[in-house]
Amino acid sequence: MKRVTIHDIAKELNIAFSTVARALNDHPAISEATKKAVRETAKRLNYRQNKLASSLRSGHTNTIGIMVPSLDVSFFSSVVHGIEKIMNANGYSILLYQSNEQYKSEKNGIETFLNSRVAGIIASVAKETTKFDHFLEIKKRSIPLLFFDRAVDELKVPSVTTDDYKGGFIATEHLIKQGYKRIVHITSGKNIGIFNERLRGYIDALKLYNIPVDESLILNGDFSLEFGRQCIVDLRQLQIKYDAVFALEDYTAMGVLQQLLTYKVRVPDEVGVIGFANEAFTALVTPGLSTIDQQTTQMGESSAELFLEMLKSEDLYNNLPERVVLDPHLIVRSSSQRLSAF
Amino acid sequence: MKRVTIHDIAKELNIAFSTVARALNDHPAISEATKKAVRETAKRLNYRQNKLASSLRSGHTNTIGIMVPSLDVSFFSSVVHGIEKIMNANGYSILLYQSNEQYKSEKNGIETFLNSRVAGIIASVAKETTKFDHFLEIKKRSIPLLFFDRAVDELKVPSVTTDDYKGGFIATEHLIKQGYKRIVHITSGKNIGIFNERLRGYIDALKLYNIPVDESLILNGDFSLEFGRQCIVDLRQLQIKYDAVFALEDYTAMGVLQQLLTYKVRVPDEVGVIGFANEAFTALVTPGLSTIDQQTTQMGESSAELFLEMLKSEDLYNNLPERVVLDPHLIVRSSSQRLSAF
DNA sequence: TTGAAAGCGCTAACAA
DNA sequence: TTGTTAGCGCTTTCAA
Repeated sequence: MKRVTIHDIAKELNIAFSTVARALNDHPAISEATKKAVRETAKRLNYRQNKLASSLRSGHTNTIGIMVPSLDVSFFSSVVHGIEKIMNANGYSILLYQSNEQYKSEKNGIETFLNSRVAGIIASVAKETTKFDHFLEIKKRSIPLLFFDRAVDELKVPSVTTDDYKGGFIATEHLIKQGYKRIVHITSGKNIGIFNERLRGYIDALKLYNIPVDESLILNGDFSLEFGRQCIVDLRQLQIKYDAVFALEDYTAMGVLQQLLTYKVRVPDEVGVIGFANEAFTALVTPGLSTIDQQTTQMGESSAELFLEMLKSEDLYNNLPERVVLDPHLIVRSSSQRLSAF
Repeated sequence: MKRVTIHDIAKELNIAFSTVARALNDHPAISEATKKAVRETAKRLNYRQNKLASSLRSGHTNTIGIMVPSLDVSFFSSVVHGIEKIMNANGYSILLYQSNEQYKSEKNGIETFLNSRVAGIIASVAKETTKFDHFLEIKKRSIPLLFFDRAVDELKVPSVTTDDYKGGFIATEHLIKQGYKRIVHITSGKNIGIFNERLRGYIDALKLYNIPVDESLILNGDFSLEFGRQCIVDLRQLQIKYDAVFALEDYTAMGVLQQLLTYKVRVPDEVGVIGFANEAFTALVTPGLSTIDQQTTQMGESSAELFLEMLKSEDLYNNLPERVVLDPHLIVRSSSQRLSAF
């Protein structure tokens, strides 16, 4: 199939190729008659605009880059789902990259984005990343950059995040109100402060309710289902007493839950459990896993909308970056709802 | 930040810009000394190749389009995860589109892919799609097209799918071997034959074990958690007796499970349940949901690998399309494992 | 080993 | 309302 260009259409109609271009772009100066003829011929010849040429010449693309750690985490795929939907509806295409939590991969992806002359980049930072030169370069080139969830504060870039402090607070407060006294918190030093915020919320909630902060109840490490199980095993081995666990995210909480069930510990009667993120599975497991909803739909939509504004704005990085902070919602399910509370 | 081009580098070094281009592309005819100088200057000036220009001139991109129904379904996001990983490692970028199960959206996406001059397209067809003109055009343009999971047989295009017939068969056989006699199957006329294959497997398994095929036990409709619940409600209303349900996919099976639990029906003692797809949540719910694993990782990798071959091949659509059919694996969990079987 | 020159398909300024 | 022309940044042929 031979490539059809505007020149072919022009030849067919005996008009200038620039007229064809204008007609196809619905330029106001072109007569309806010409437009009609052009469109018909285009259709007949099966013409397709070459976006490469158009973008090269005009100097802008309608492609945006999205960088996420992994689509295998439903939180991210869900946000990407939302972003794609809206950007798509606004005429943008999505170039997708997964960092798989690696700095190197993230950097490569960003470079490809830049080489592809994307109109902007939306990113959530990899677990491993501690240097931000690649993100800085985006900014230097005045290309819109927006972080969601895992943002880098020091870069002074717009972001859409959850109020993690509040999330940590309300999760802990909920456990306290259910009568739990010795609340374990699993946290991780990794990753851009969001886990620190959740930890801060946990501590402040305890303080507010005059519950002493016991360092032995704060477990610092990784996050994964496996790590959650391990925490429960460790607590037992160390003979540390506790009656609730607030895990930094749902997979870890699920590991906690599973290991507790393995030990025949009654949840929520003996030990209450709450996670963070409202992953799809939390509503489906038994007992249902209490969690903090991060409004992934809202996050995707807000990200896309804020980003659309950025794409329009002129002096992008001159005024202070806009920070959208979404309200976390407490989702109470069986894993933390003591019957005695009624 | 001014855009740096090969001309700037050439000026800086007092050589021809075409020499710079060759040096950057590691052309064998260029001396090491020149290459070194060019690379250094490029780095110093913060040069980035403009892929648009390069692709426009050379006539090929290293971008491929991936079209999926929705990233909110873990099966798809997981396969995309796998494809992206491998294509990425092979120097390809991913343009992503979600059809959200709509024909119109799918068609639009494919058009954008074509306009963007993607090197090839990997797709899984939308629920709603019954006309395939958009896919046909890809083929007409001799652009590599590969289907995964939801393929369109009549288009004679390479595909990577699960052996759905076998999946349906082993799911049903498993239920039979667990002693279930009146096995409901929920199916859907929608979607490219895969559900028909599962249905065929179901029927043949029943026949093999001399269990009469009862039309009243075959429920044809949609697929969703809600629909699964509805089926159980309907069966009760119609007073149809059954002791097991094989649902066409996991969300539907989950709906079945939930509604059975709502009715206080004991699973798996009174009724056994099995789904299809091995969605992430199936391992985490209680009782664990038996299912058929479709090897998403394998599917992603196989798709990417087969696709890489297609990208290299010359006479793409002249020989018969390669069809990779992956073996489904039976995953037995509590929802279909009768204690009495031990 | 390097340079000169053409041109990929389009947009947009200028001219008619 | 339409045509002419230049040129986006690169690849690639031909010549030196």
